This record gives sequence, structure tokens and C-alpha cells, in this order.
Amino acid sequence: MVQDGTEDRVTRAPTIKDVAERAGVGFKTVSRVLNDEPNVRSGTREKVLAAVEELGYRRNSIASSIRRRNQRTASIGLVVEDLANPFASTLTRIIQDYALERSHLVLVGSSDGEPERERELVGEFCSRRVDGLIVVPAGADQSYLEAERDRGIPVVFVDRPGKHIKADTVVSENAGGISDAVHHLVEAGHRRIAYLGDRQAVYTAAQRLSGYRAAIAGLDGGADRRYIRTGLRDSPQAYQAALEVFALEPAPTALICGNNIITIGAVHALQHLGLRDRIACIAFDDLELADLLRPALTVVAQDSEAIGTGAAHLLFGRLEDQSAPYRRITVPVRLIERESGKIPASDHQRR
Amino acid sequence: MVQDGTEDRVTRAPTIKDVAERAGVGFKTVSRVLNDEPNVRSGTREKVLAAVEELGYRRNSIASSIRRRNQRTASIGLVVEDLANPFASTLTRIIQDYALERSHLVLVGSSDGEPERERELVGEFCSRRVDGLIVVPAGADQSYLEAERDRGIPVVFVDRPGKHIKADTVVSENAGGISDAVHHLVEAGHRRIAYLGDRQAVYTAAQRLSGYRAAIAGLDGGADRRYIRTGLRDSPQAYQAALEVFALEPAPTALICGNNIITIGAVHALQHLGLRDRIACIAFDDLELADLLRPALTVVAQDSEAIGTGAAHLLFGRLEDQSAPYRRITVPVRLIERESGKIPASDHQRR
DNA sequence: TTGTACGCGTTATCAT
DNA sequence: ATGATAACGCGTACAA
Repeated sequence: MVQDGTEDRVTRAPTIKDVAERAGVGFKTVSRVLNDEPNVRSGTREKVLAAVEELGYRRNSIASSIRRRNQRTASIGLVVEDLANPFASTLTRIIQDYALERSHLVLVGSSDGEPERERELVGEFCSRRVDGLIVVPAGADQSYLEAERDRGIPVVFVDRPGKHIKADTVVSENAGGISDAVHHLVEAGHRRIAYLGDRQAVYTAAQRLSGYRAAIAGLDGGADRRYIRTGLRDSPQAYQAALEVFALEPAPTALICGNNIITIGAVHALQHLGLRDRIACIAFDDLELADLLRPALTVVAQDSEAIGTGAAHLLFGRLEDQSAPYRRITVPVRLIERESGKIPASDHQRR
Repeated sequence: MVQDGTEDRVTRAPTIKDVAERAGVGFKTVSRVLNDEPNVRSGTREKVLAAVEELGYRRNSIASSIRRRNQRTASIGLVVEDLANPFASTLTRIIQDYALERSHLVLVGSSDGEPERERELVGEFCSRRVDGLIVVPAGADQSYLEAERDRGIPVVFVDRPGKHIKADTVVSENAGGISDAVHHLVEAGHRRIAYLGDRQAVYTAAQRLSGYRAAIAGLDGGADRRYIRTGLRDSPQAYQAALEVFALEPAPTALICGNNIITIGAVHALQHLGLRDRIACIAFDDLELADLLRPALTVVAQDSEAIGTGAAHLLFGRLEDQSAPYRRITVPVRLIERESGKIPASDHQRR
């Protein structure tokens, strides 16, 4: 019998006491060596390091952190909406790198936009005593985070502001980006510009729609309400909405997609209608293959890296100085002109 | 002065002792309630739960785990190559969901394919006493993980097997997928099929190339060595290699791309050469917009969800039974027939 | 320069 | 059913 049937680890992980015994010193000396404290003779240090090596000792940083002065665990929690989404994964990657450079680790979770899942994740993170939280808020109320914040766990909101709570925040210039898109289309001669967006309860969706409305309002005719479709939660819904919008009379000559999920549904619809070459289209959020589409997809790209870096920066800044005033960073977006945004208005209206 | 200038938290997080005092019971009773242990009168339980609520108590699970019988922290570590890559982020998402269902959290890190970063991440994870590790191995030697494994920290390798160590493993059916791709192209009349791949040191790249070689060897002519380009680490390199391959005489009539980074470079090259409609192309790994390209991109899709679920399943299984024999799961891939793989061989060779 | 006593928040053991 | 006390692995203060 190689196994004894119990769950116990075959070899217990060595502690500083094991190392001390092996090195023939007191365990406090080991601790001193590991923490680079002064007052260790270099010969002793060598012995200790040798023992560490032989035993394959690894500091138990969870035991360490319960005793440390500031109780810090050198880990942060990150709640995104869906890690499988390119925006979220890029964000996570950036934050992780930023954290790792400072020897911090990142716990990640996807809320799927469900408030209960967000709270569950935050709860688990806090119970593991993360030093800080970066949250893409899902629910309609983040006031529950005030308790954590008051206990010295800073919170940074990303992509959308938290509700009913003051905290550092990083958002994209949503409205401005969509306005730019409208103006770009207007320059190409478009006046009938449709807009497909997510539920208005989602902050970014509301912001983007308001950008659309503001830009359209500046035009002579103003907006045709029928061209605006919101509440689109997934690609199939966007597909359907696009079909309906382009069945209108008169049909729009251009289309703006409020996020990348919607873009996928909408472009499929245009494809189905045989309109991809005739309808101008601008999408919010860049996509990996956007420039290989025909026509190449014009997009309003978010600067995910600046967003991630900004969030991490705010968080680590606050870890050092709790008393600084809350900041809100608005990260510019960039209109990447490719082909689909330059398709001219093909009908008689404006020629 | 609202702030006192020190780093101390404004309010110390409440402990079970605070809860006990508030509820007027001994702190062990609180512990019993929190852990659903028997022998607590329901009235007492109510009092305790009320106190928990009022104080906003959150279990300090790091203190808890240092004392627990099995020392489990209910967290696992995941090392991927690059979280910003869709394959990695999907994998992470799946593993996270699997873990969260079991109240486990996931620490994630990107190795960038660098062995030192892999070791650094694993080290940090182990020092935080994760219960298990899921690793997409980067380095040429994972034997360093044996120490952890022997201490009862199971390791599961994903995407590639770890080297110089036995452990549970989940991989894709790389060679078979590429063979399928070759056969699909052969059926469309192709004989001159180029292959663009990553460095041979990368397990998946080697596997995929061997699948290509095996399938090509079965044909009459066999392979033209000049059609095989490996060592491609990024899109620009793939772009360049594709340009060179299609400058050959006779030029290939079809192309297989070994991963999605290469696909992006290669399709750009075909675009540049004006060959996108004439050269058949099959890519390993699906991409978000692949079906919206023109021609729609035929791909060999990995089942990232099955891979993730498989890895998590193996890990949690081993958490419960260390003694089971090591398993290796090979997840089937799927050829998604779209348009680019059906482009016929356009020249005289085989008509 | 080195070692000892104590405490962190929790779970485990044993008594009541 | 409840509580007192030990123990976990480590850092801190202080003694040696």
C-alpha cells in the first residue's frame, strides 16, 4: 500500500521551525533572514538559506499576514462582468501585470452582470482579506461596499461608477466616442443613422445613447425615434433589432453599434440582408479581426490598457494614502477610421 | 482632522469575539454557528446571526485556514500564457465558474511563456497556500512542481503536458485537428498546402505540425519542405512568412495557420496580395468574427469549455482523492466548415 | 547576535 | 448545549 487512505498530505509543508532545526538556529533567526532584517551573522545567514533550499521551504504568507503590522495580504480582488469578453480579459491582464510588479496577486471573478454574484464574489474576496477591490459594478447599489471601505479596503470602480457610494472611478469617454461616430457618419453624408444599444440600466449603454442623442440633436432633422433600439442583451437580439430597423421606411443609411456583442449580431444581420457594403457602420469597442472584415470595420476603440493601468494606479495609490480625495478618471476613446464608416449615404436624401 | 495620518484602518474588522460579546455568548459558540456545527440552541443561533448582521462580520478565512485540519484555503492558482488571449480567457472563465460553484476562488497569472514568470507565479501561489494548481506550462521543465505535489498540492497541466513530471493533463487533439484540415483541403482539390506554425519548442506547435506532416505524407507527392514555415512568434512574423511562401514557384494553393496569432498575420498577408478569395485557408482556433470574414474563415475549433471543465474536474477530483492514477484527457477538436476551406484549387495542377 | 514570550483570529479538544 | 484552553505558523517586543 503506497497510500494510507487518509487525506493527509504526504509531507507536511516545512515551517520556519523546521528550517531552524535543520540549520541549528532559533526560529526567530530564520525569520530575520527571510525578512532581510539586520543583525544576522553572514555565516548564520548562509546556513539558514541552505536549510531553506534543502527543505524546499516556502513562506506561509497567509500565516504571515495575520500577524503582520498592517494585516496586508498582498492580494487584490477583481470583479468583472465576463472574463471571456475581450474587454474584461485585457483589463484583467493589465491589472495583473501592474499588481505582480508590486508582488501582489489578483483574485478574479465574473459577475455575469448579476448583483448577487457580484456580492458573493466581493464577500469571498473580503473574507480572504484582499487589500483592495477593483469592481466593474453590476448591481444597482454598491453601498454595501462602504463597510469594507471604512475598514480600509479601498474600492475602485471601472467602466461604470458604483452607485450610492463614493469611490475612485475609471470610465471611458462613452458619450464623446459615440458623438464622434455620429459626426464621422454625418461627414460621409448620412442623416438617417440607426443606433443599437444595451439596456439603459447599464451605465455605459445610457452614456453612449446620450452621446448619440446629443450629436443627432445638433442636426437639422433631429432623430427618428424608430431608429433607436435599446435593451439588446445579446447578439441574437441585436440581429433581430437590426433586421427590424432596416425594414423601416425610409431605412437608415448608417448604423452605430453600442457594444461588441451587438456588433456581432448586427453585422450578421447586414450580411443576411446583403447590405454590408451599402450601410455605413461604426462599432463601439474594437474587435480582433475588425480590420480584416470587408469592409473593414470602423470602430470607437476603448483604451483598455489605460483603463486598467488607471484603475490599478488609483488602487495602489489609495493603499498608500487613504486620505486622498476620490478621483474619477475619464479615459479618451479613439475613432479608428477604417472602411465601414466611410461608406457614403447611397440614397437620394442628401446628394 | 478627519484622518489621523496613520495607515491604520479606521474601523478594525470585527472578529468572532466581537460577535460573541455582542450576542452575549462565548466565542466558540459563534464559531459553531458559522461552521454549521451541531449543538447550538436555535435561539442562541438567532442571536449570533443577528450580531453578525449588525456588525457586518466577515469570517477571516485566512486565519481560519491556518488552523483548519486540512489547511485548505479554498483557492486555486491558475497560470496561463496570456490572459488577453481569447483561449486563455475562456479557459479561465470556465475554471472560475467551476471553482466558484464549490466556493473556491481563483488566483490567475500570465506567464507570457517565460519560465521564470511561471515559477514566480507558482511560487506566489504556493506561498499563499492554494489548494491546487492549474498550469499551462511555459518552461522546459516542471519538475520543480514535484515538491508541491508531494506536499499534497495537486497540479493539472492544460494545453500542454508538463515536462519531467507526472501529473493530470488535459490537451487538445492537435495533430488530429490539423490532419482533418489537410484532408478537408485535399478534398477541395488542393495538393500544395502551406503550413505556418509557432516554434517547435511549443508542444502544441510540434503536435500540430506532426499532424500536418502525417496527413501530407499520405498524399502522392508528399510535402514540399518550402511550404512549411515554423518559429513564428507573432503576427508580423506570420505576415512576412506568408508573403514569402506565396512568392514561391509554384505557389501553394492552400494555407493552414497553426494558431490564431498566426492567422491574423497570414490573412493580412493574403489581403495584401489580393489572394483572400483565391487561396484556401484553414485556421487552428476559432476567432470571434471568423464567420463574418469574406470568405468566412474555416477553422479547427478547440473546445475550450471542455478543456477548462476537464482541468477543473481533474483538479477537484484529486483534491478529494490524492491516490488516483494520473489521467490524461485529450479533448476532440472540431472542424467548422465555412467558406475559406472550400475554395477550390484554382490552378492546372489537379483539374 | 540570538532566543523567548506573546498575540493574531480561527478551529480543535475536552471539560462542564 | 456551551465555554475554557490549546494550537496553527508566523511577526513583534523585549530579554539574554
